[in-house]
Amino acid sequence: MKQVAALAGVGTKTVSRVINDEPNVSEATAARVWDAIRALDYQPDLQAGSLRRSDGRTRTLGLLVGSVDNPFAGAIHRVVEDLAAERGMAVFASSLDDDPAREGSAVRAFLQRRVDGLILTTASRRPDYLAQLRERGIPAVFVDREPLVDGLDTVASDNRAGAASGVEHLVARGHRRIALLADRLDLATASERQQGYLDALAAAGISRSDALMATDLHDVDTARAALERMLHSAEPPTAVFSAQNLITIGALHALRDAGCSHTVALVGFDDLPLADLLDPGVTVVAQDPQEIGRRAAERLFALLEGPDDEPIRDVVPTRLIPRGSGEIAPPG
Amino acid sequence: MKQVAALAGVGTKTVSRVINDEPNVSEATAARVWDAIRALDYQPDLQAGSLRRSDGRTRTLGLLVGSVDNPFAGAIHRVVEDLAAERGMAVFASSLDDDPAREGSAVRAFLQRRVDGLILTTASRRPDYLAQLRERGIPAVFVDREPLVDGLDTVASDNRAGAASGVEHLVARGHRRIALLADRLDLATASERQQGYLDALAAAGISRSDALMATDLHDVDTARAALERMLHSAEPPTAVFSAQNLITIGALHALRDAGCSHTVALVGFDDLPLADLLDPGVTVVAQDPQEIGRRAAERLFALLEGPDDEPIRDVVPTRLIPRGSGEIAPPG
DNA sequence: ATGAAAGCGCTAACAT
DNA sequence: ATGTTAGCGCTTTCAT
Repeated sequence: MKQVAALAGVGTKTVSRVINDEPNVSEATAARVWDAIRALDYQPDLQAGSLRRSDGRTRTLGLLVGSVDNPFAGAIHRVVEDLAAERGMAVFASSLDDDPAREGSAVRAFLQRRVDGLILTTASRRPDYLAQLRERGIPAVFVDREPLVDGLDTVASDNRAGAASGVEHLVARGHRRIALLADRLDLATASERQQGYLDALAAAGISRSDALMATDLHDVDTARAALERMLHSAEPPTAVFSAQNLITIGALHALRDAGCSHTVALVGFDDLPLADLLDPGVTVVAQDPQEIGRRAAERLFALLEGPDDEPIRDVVPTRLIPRGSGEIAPPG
Repeated sequence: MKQVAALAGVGTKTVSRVINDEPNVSEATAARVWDAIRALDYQPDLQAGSLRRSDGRTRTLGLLVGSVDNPFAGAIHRVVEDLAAERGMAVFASSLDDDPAREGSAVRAFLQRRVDGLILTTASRRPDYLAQLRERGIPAVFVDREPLVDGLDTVASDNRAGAASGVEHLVARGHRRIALLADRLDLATASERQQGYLDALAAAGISRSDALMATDLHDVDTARAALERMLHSAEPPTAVFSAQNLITIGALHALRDAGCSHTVALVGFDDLPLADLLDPGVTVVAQDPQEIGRRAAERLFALLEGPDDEPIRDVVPTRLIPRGSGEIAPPG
């Protein structure tokens, strides 16, 4: 910056004024400064600026998602990136892997880099960094999973009602032996979706059966193995509700390998790419990751601007998309 | 930091020494400093440090991909993130959208934040920011697409040979009317894959037909429409080679809608999630995004450490995965 | 083994 | 309309 000032024959503060287009610079000097900037390929150091700037903003934001290579997370990330870019903000992205330790170190890494705000998916239900965020006045919006702490801003799917709607869909076709394949129940989403499953069973007067509930599944292979076991049991399910996208993929493999794709019904929570091209098409309870990302980002920007009004708890509805697999009737 | 120093009854430099575990601090003082750090929830400001640090490192890196919600990009991103985290580096991720303007502003945003290094997918074949990177000594590794500039470090799939192998696979089944569905030819990957297609036709003594080549496709819908037109033409293809993942999805839709999934062969470049669960399974020329990401990241770290040796041009082989769609024989 | 002073690139506050 | 001085939170250099 000093070089630019020297070349333009002005003081550094004037350069600063030009860059941030503050008032009180004559057009002529501004032009000379811009010339110097171009001549030297000068690019201001945003970090150095934020060090002294009164608001301390770094124009940077941290995004923590399940995994950056999960399609649900990718969709959220993309929306957040676009909205951030409109405001000149860059985004740090990290993967959580549903590991509280990893979650902690990712948040720490964000804070050490002085992000202005955070959009976080959590594994821990009572994250230990909340006090620190509050102290430092760093706004955070929680997405996808709602921590068990009051007063937080959250945006998430209506997991319980969505799951219930998926199971009701199967009940309406006459199914009574409906399996549940779910993730680790310590995760908010998994337990809420299990609740929805139980709600729908109860509403239909179907008693729950532990043999039909496989939980603590966490990837394609464990889900596949769990459903395989059930299908080969004495009383196999006539329908399956899988409560997460990777688990649905595992279920699809198990059904196909057992030759049951057209006889055992399947509804999955969260949409999959290509789900409509499979045979049968995969009926899903679709979330709207773009909408979740959009609302979370806009809420975060509002928190960055304005005064701290009431925290929001934004529930994004899900949508059941019938494509074939969920409309298979029970045998007999 | 001053507060920590005060609380521990030491100078700020000693705190600095403790944090960066530099030598010449007695165990006793170190312990006192750590206590103070914990008591105050102190987290050092990495940016402020880098401002003064001799190497100027921010422990930050910029990653530019096609789009963060594309599975190929997601896989690269994930590997890069993991390797970066091992070294205490955080990653800024941006989407390119194959738009040179967006590419430019993303790189500018990275530079203004003083990233230590870059991993870039480009849309422009001669990026205009290269001189600036060189001047500032910021190492960059180009992934997926190779710019038309010498002396750059690149890691990419063997697009030409990979595409040729996919087309040869169809030729070997007896196909002679093989369609090409490709992306914008100004993108390195698209033109290289087209070359591979042409190589394979030439090797088989098949003359090229413009009616069977659709290029400048850029998303699912344009690809689908292009193939639909071909399928309804006087001399429809008996096989299709689609040169990119989104285009393959479009092709799958067109084939299914026309009822040709089991009669017209298809080989796609780049793998798709669930490709193995479709009927028929989608034969693909699979890339290895994890390996591409790994090599790019490791190259970048080497550049950050070591002296500037020769640039590398790393070609990652592709692998043909037969799953059914590519093994359909021509009629008659 | 420790600390004081200077300075990284920038902006705030106050001159002029 | 412009420049000067101080200082953001840290690390360097150089004393002690």
